[in-house]
Order: sequence, then C-alpha cells, then structure tokens
Amino acid sequence: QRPPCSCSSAAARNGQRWGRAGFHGISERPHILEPSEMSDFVFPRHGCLQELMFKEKAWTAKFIRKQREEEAEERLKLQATDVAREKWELKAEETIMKFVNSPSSPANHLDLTSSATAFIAVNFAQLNLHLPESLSTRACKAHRAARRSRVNGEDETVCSEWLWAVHPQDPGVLEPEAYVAAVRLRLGAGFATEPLPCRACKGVLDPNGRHALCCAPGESTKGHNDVRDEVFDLVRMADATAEKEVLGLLETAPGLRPADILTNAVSPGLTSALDVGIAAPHASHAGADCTEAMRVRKRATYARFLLALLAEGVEYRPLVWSCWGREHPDTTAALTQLARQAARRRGASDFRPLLRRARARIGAAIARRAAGMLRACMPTQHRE
DNA sequence: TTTGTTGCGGGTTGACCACG
DNA sequence: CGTGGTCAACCCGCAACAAA
Repeated sequence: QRPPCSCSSAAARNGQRWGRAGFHGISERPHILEPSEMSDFVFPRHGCLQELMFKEKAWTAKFIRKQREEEAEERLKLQATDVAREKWELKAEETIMKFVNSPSSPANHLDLTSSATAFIAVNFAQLNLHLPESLSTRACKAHRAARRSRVNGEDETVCSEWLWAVHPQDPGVLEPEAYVAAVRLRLGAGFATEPLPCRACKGVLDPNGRHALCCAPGESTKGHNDVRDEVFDLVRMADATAEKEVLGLLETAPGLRPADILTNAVSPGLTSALDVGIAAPHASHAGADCTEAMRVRKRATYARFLLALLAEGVEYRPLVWSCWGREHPDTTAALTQLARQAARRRGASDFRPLLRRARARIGAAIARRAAGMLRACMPTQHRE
C-alpha cells in the first residue's frame, strides 16, 4: 500500500483516503502516486508559496536594479545642473525679495516660534533688509535652535522641508507662487488690510487667510489626494502589491472604502488600511490637538466596522497631518515602518534618506494644498 | 466619449442628551 | 438654564467606475 496524498483538500478533510491528481481538481478518478512521480509532486500550497517567493525575488531584484539606475542618473543630472542650481537660487532670492517688499510684508509682526519663521527672518537679514533689533536677535536665536534641532534629528515630524527647497530637483520644491502663498500663511502674514469676501463659500476671509484652510472643499480634496499619492509612492517602495482606494474589504459592506491605501508593509501579519487626513488646528472641532481629534473622529466613523475588519485581518490606521505639516505620532510610526521596509526591499542600509525624501514630498503637497485653498478663497482681483 | 452614480474628504450646523 | 459631548445631515468637488 502506497501512502496517500496528504494535502488539506476537501477530499482529505472528508476522510477520503486518496486525493485527486496534481491540484486535486484535474481528474475525478483517485490517483495513486507512482514512485517515479513522487519526487516531482509539489503540494499545491507549497507551489503557490514558491511562486510568490520567486515573484518577490524578481521584484526585489528589479527594484534594486531600478534604484541603482536612478542613483546613477541622479548623479549625472546633479553634475550637469550645478550652473542651473545657481540660477535657480538667484531666482528664489528674487521671489523672497518680492514677497518681502510686498505692501503686506510681515517683517514687523513675526511670531518667531518655529523653525520656519526663523528661516524666513534670517533670510530677511541675509538680504540686508531692515528688521527691528529685538526681532533680529530673536530671529537668530530661533534660527540657531532650528538648525540645532535639525542637525540632531529632532523636530523631524514636521514636514517643512519645502521651506529650504529651492532647486527644482529638490524633492520638496514648490512652485514660486505656491511657495510665497504657503510662507505667508505659515507666518500669519496679511494678505489684505481688511477682511475680504470668500470666493468659495461667500463667507468672510480673514486678512491672514486662516479661513481658507477650513474652506475650499475642492482644493482640499485635491490636496488630500496629492498627499495620498505621495504616501502611496513610499508604500509602493515597501510593498509592490499595495493598492489605492480598495473597495469590498467587507462582504457585509461592499461599498465601504475606508482605505486610501491598502498595504501589508506597516504591521507584520496584518493588512493595514491607511486613511490619510489633514486637519486644521483652528477648525471648530480641532480641540487641543487637531491631529488627535481627527484620528478619533475617523475611527469613530468606522467604529461599526473595525471589529469585522480586524476579523478579516485588516487594521484601520488613520494617517493624520495638521495643515502645517505636523504628523500625529501614529503617522510618524507608520511612515518610519514604511521607510524601514522600503529600505530593506531596495537593499539600502539606512532608511532615513528614504524617510526624509518622503516627508519632504508630503510636506510640499500639504503646503501646495494650503496655497491652493487660499487661491480658491481669494477674490479674483486680489489673486496674484 | 459622455454622463451618472457612489464614496470620500474636511469641514459646519443643529438636534439631542447628560450633567451640574 | 447653560455647557459640553455625540451624532447625523449637509456642503461641494474629486476620483473611480459603470452604463449609455
């Protein structure tokens, strides 16, 4: 008597002594394996796993090859564009000059509490612009503190790389118009001397433009999608099978689409449904921490489905940023894990360059969103 | 190719309820 | 009665998809 084919097919589960030939569906007749066939036989599940492993191997090789090509290409481009860089830096200086010399320049009412404002204030100084002495001193202190924290790796959970990105090939670079608008918003600088009628909602647009960050639903959605796409780029580096806007996660709610991005790269053994959100700190429901408030709100929205999703092996994870680019701690953890996974896949020893690059791009998308929302709210005659 | 439908985003508003 | 929290409905635009 030869041994039965001991796979976990329905036949085996039902106590039938013999499985079917090969993949247990080819023939209705019981099949007894001949000794000569035994060495070639592959259990269906093993076969599938092997196939997945081969594919994974091929993908990894492909990504490593692609990365090396990209790196070589970037090196060549950088060499070729040194002259262009100088030209662009000059242009950036001109943009800042234009901004500073505009009638509503914020030079006299800066709140020097963040690295961003410090950066701008020090640029004023470098451009030989007049700043009150006390302001200059505060600016220098804040700038030094910001630099120190950047060098030490602190304060990296705020995506403000776009402030320093002036060259078109920098990952977080903004278009000049968007840059000026985003910096003005960030500084709380005036766009007008008095409140204006909002073009988007017919309400009142305050002179410093904060209203725009809670209005303009079209630009808001567009910006959200841009941020989602930037996150997706990082996710795809970590997990080639990741998908956007996946439907049908739950049989009981087939129309539900809680995941902006569905990936296996964030939590081991679980599929993560990443839901991107951007919150305004001065919105009425923002609370003390707008990112935490939005995380709670998002989880409450899907509270009914969370257990069912978990039963399917899907973990719902909101990824929340403030509209100034600050990450919620959960977002930081998820991005770090994604960057680690991506670096591992690409054969890179350090995940931090990948993380920095992704953060810069996400920060730029958030800043671009703010600028777009402001543009949508400004009355036509006030738009530059 | 156009049009319609659906779900979602990020917010506001108002109803409702519990509590002091 | 005032306050604060929760919840649903709503706004308008976008993206994806299906149907015409």
